[in-house]
Amino acid sequence: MGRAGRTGGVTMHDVAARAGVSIKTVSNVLNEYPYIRPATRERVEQAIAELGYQVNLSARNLRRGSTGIIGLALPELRLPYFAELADSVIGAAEREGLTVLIEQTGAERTRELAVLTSAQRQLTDGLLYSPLALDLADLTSLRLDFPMVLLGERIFGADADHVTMANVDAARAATEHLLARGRRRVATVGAHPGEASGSAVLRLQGYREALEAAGLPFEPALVAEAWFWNRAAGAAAMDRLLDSGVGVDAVFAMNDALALGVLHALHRRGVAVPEQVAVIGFDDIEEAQYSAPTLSSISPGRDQIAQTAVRLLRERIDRGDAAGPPRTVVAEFTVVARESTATS
Amino acid sequence: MGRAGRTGGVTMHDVAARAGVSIKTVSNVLNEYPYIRPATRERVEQAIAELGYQVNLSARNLRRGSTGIIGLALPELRLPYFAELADSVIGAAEREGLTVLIEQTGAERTRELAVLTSAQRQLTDGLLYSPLALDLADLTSLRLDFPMVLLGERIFGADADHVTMANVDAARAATEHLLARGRRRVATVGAHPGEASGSAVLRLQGYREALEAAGLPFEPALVAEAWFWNRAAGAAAMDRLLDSGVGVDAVFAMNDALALGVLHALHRRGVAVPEQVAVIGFDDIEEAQYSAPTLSSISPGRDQIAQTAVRLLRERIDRGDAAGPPRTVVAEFTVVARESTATS
DNA sequence: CTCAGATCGTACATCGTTGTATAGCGAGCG
DNA sequence: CGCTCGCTATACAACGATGTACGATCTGAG
Repeated sequence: MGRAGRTGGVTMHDVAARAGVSIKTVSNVLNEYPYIRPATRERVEQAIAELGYQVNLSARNLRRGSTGIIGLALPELRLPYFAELADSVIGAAEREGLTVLIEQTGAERTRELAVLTSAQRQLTDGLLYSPLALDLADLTSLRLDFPMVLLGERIFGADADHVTMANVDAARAATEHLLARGRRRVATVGAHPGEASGSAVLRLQGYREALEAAGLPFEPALVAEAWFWNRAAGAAAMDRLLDSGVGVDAVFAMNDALALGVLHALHRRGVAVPEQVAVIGFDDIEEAQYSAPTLSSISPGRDQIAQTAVRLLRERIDRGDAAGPPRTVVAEFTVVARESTATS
Repeated sequence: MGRAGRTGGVTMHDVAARAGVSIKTVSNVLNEYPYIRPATRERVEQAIAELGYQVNLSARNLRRGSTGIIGLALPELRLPYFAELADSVIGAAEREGLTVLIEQTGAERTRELAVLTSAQRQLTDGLLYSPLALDLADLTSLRLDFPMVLLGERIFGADADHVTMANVDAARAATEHLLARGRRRVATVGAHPGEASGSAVLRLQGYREALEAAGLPFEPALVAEAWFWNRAAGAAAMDRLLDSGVGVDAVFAMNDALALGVLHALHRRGVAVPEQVAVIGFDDIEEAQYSAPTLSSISPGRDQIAQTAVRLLRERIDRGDAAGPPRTVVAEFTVVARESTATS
């Protein structure tokens, strides 16, 4: 095994010897202990510079009992939404002096559970957790004793902080955005029939509410299921909708990847967007600005979510109370109108 | 500060006490030391299960002098190519029993340098490093003493292992793909004029070679510069090309993000792809399969690159020779033809 | 001039694990 | 029957940093 803590293997002892002080004084300099004579500090700092010394983080972590690392568990970086979320989280964590360790769960139940109990977890002061397959029951049965902040809409009511968004409202706003443009045959793509919780359920509800408010009937034939929210599933779902012969003049896709798949299917079949079918997505990933046509979407305020989540987690870590009453923060969303729902 | 190593704070001592053995025996069980009586092993394992014990990784890391973590330094997860690369690397590392710590450099020189010397580095057994801004000189002047594997085409000839691809050949193949379809006014997008090394230089060279081999002149007016290889820059570059009035019937974009920007600009201006302008990209990100039209591209074999890079790094770590002669692996590429370069 | 209180620095124990050295014990062999 | 050897388990000392407790100095007031 390679030696970590390399940097030439210089330890505090070496620095102390060179500066003519005890190792604790070196430690004190590094930790900004106030009572050090400027001259002493000077000498120590010089010795540190000359030797190129760096603290051994493993030793510090062991002694301190914390690592300055937080975990981020998400399904797959391959999915643009999560890549962008990870990007934002890493940025936010950096600003707080924290490092992020990403763990991919592949949205598989067993791996989502494994993240919570793995030895890895143990190298980390807390966890930002974005499950897609777990239930509330899974979580409560585990009696977790580390700081955790939940992300997303899969689990509500758990005994942990939660950063989420107004899913129902946002889905309703997206659907209303289509209705306001005169569309009356609005389909939705991404439903998870039979599921009791999660984004799909909430967004479907928002969709229904919008229809209802507009006095339109809810037609099951206009609801296309798609278990994986990726481009391929979106395209397949749109194909099914078109093949079914049910009339469609607009689509609310439950995320942007699905929406891009929908656009793809429509394009392949020569259906004009937005003239024949308008499309709106959800997440406002960067790609939405560059698709053809550009994709209208719901912007969840990703940076705000990341920043809030990191802040909540850090507070819990600093306060040292993994328990404590759970807090929920609902992030703001905005509807971003682009070509795929243009009027004219 | 929160206590890591939580898991109830159970230590080997507790397990040892419960099993009626010494702590070293517990350690031996955990580390698969061969000489343990089955009955003893049994008791220890039971005690571990009952107490829910997990090794304290900080302590283990300190004692072992290695962490089982490798760093992955890349520009931004926001860029789909790097998100997909990170995904592949995490997967490959997992299969090798390693964990990945991602660090974002934003392609900024100072941050790329910081990664090499930061205390963070120190928590890691080795580094997969994908610089965009650094020079070979920067790297050699640092005299790094940890295992490192370079990714990408920015730096060649450094004293470290390197996984790269046949950039010139691949760019040439991409251009020839366009020429083979009868295009004669082939532009390229993404050039970095004045730069001496890096992907842009190599890919431009491949482009030139293809033109030359086809007996076509190299026209500077057909070379569009784009420093950042993202969608916005691709769109802007395409706009400049169209505005310039120089005739264009095909575009070789130096990566897919640029190509998607190019498609976007063409769509916005009503130019038909591939009828009027054919477009090919580079990287074969997932999005290329779902754009409208779908995007032809060069597939660099991302999984193979990730797997090879992790393997090389792991070998270095295991052998403990950070120095040792540098090895270079050139990954295979393939041309993936899709709608954006279809004939008819 | 003495002594309390503020500054500055040090010795030692400790975080939880693993490497090294070694002790006990039985079996096999001459 | 005694000795060697292979297995099993242990005690002890690290790994490199930091918290605690306590000396050593210096200052200024009485």
